[in-house]
Amino acid sequence: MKLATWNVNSIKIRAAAVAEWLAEHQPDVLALQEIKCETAAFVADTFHAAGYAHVLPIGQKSYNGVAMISRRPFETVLTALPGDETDAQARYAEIKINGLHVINIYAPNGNPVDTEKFPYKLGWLTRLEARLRELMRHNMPFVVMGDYNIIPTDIDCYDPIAWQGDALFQPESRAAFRRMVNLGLTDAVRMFHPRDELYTFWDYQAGAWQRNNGIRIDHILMSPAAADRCINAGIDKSPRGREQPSDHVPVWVELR
DNA sequence: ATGGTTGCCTCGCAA
Repeated sequence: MKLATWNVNSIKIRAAAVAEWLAEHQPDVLALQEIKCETAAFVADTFHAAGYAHVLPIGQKSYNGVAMISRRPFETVLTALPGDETDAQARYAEIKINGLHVINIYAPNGNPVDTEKFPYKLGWLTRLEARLRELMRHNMPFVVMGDYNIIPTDIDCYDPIAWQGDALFQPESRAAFRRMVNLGLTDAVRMFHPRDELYTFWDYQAGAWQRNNGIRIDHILMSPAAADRCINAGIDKSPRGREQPSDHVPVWVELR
């Protein structure tokens, strides 16, 4: 079973690129972030044609938005992150397929750190941790994949000094990531590439891609039972070099 | 280098 995640930065602009990637890599489930459209505006036809009959878009106007694309049917478990009924931002989807909970997240960016955006980010991550705790407590196997907007360690960015002061690099953000890992979760990519210089995002500005000035902020965390089934994981950086790319690239994991 | 680029569909915001 192959699972993948990709922040596409607008599905309207990137639908053809996503369909192309699906045809090349044939994941069972693809989790998208930043679809940047309302739920009803999500055009599923392109994915149906590519062999993905089952989609779950969770959108809002202009910003954010996540979607699940699957070859096979799934059960929808949650369409919002629990813990705050007033939070209307489309950042969370949880489905169940073959007994496995597959969670799609678009964590808040949190910049600038001296605004209300940063505490919103930290609060959102605390709510995510609570949900994962709940799944652990019930011994439910799960995978959490998406844009965490967190650079977990110094080796996950090209230039740590340049990221000082950024919400993605703050000690509180990293601590939130560590708390989730410390529940007993495994970082799928680091399982197979423990010290490699690997990135999932390169800014559109200042020739970041050409200079490989990237950061690793898209992650796949696995519960113990899911990690036991994990046979490979990686990052496909090739889409970043194509025409009109997203600033993020796909991350994938294979479970037996 | 307080710059630079992309996508939203605004007369800037978010990333």
